Amino acid sequence: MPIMKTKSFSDMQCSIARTLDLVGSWWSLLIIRDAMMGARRFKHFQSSLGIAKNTLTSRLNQLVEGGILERVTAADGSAYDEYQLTAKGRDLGPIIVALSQWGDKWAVHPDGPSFEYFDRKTGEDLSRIWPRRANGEAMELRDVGFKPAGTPTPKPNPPEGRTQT
Amino acid sequence: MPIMKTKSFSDMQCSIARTLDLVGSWWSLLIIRDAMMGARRFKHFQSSLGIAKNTLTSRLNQLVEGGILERVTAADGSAYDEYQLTAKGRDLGPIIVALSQWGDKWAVHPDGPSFEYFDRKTGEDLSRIWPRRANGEAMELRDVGFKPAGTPTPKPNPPEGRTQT
DNA sequence: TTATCTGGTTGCAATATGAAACCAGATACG
DNA sequence: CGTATCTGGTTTCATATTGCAACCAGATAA
Repeated sequence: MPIMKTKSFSDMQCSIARTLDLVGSWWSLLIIRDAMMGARRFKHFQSSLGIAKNTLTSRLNQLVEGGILERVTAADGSAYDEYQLTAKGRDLGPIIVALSQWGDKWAVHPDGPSFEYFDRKTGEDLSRIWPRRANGEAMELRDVGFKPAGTPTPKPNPPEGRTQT
Repeated sequence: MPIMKTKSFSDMQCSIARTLDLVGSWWSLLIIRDAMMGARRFKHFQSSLGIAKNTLTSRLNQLVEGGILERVTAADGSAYDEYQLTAKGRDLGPIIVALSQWGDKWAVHPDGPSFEYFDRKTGEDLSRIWPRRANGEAMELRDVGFKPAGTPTPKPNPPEGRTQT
């Protein structure tokens, strides 16, 4: 038994819970952040994060098992394997950026944010990650509705939402 | 000392770490999800999540301290307080939706997702939460660049990224 | 060939979590 | 009223997770 949490979210049907089951451990998303920023080897993660080595071993194995990372033989000929994001892992990019943007707004460090995002094509800033309609128009949060899967969508365009401002 | 984690992310400068310090505990984001779906009282959270009561007490207090939730006297005249999302908490909506969409794609339950999102104005589905340029155009993930804050933006439009597909 | 680095593993101590029992005030019921 | 139940906790105990430090084998470096 590689990793046995007290209580797992993996049997819940909710996609949020199932996602957190894969990446919701304390260090997981920071490991993924580092991987997105180019970290590939054990020592990179360890020195960047200051995480205990046994915990890092655990988290890396869990992420590999979860299909977020994969172990590959080093490209530079080293005998040590490297950890590489899979397509599944790379697809977490928007979540990483969204977490970062939220922190920039609501939990910023006295010295300001430590890094920024930009568009490699143009060098410009990104817009805020935000729910949008199919046509790309940004939505107001109060317009984002939730419903149990398979149920009919409630009548559109209610005169006024009861959501507080 | 209300809550004392073994190791806190709150002194890190990284906005992702600082965000996770507030909402990265095991149950926090599921509590926030429930709050977004209308849960307001202790018993709602507890029965919906199956979380131990002492842990729920801890998490709720932590979220209140973090400014994500606030305790308000019940609107319906009950003597029991209710927990309500603050503006800061509501602003996590895009992250919740992004986690859910990722799970829908990569970690879906055999019975399918448990709920769906829609636009209250039109009843239509949302598009995928995704990084976009200032003009609203969706980006490819490989075009999302990271750089240390304050440093100059690397030369735009590199002929070909080395990012693997 | 010896010293150091890398990627771990193995205790051990501290902390967090879950389950269940317990409790005081609020509410419901007759 | 007066009792029974509900709500929102707290306390206690057992277990699980995490960090720290020591240790270790194979790879690398000099």
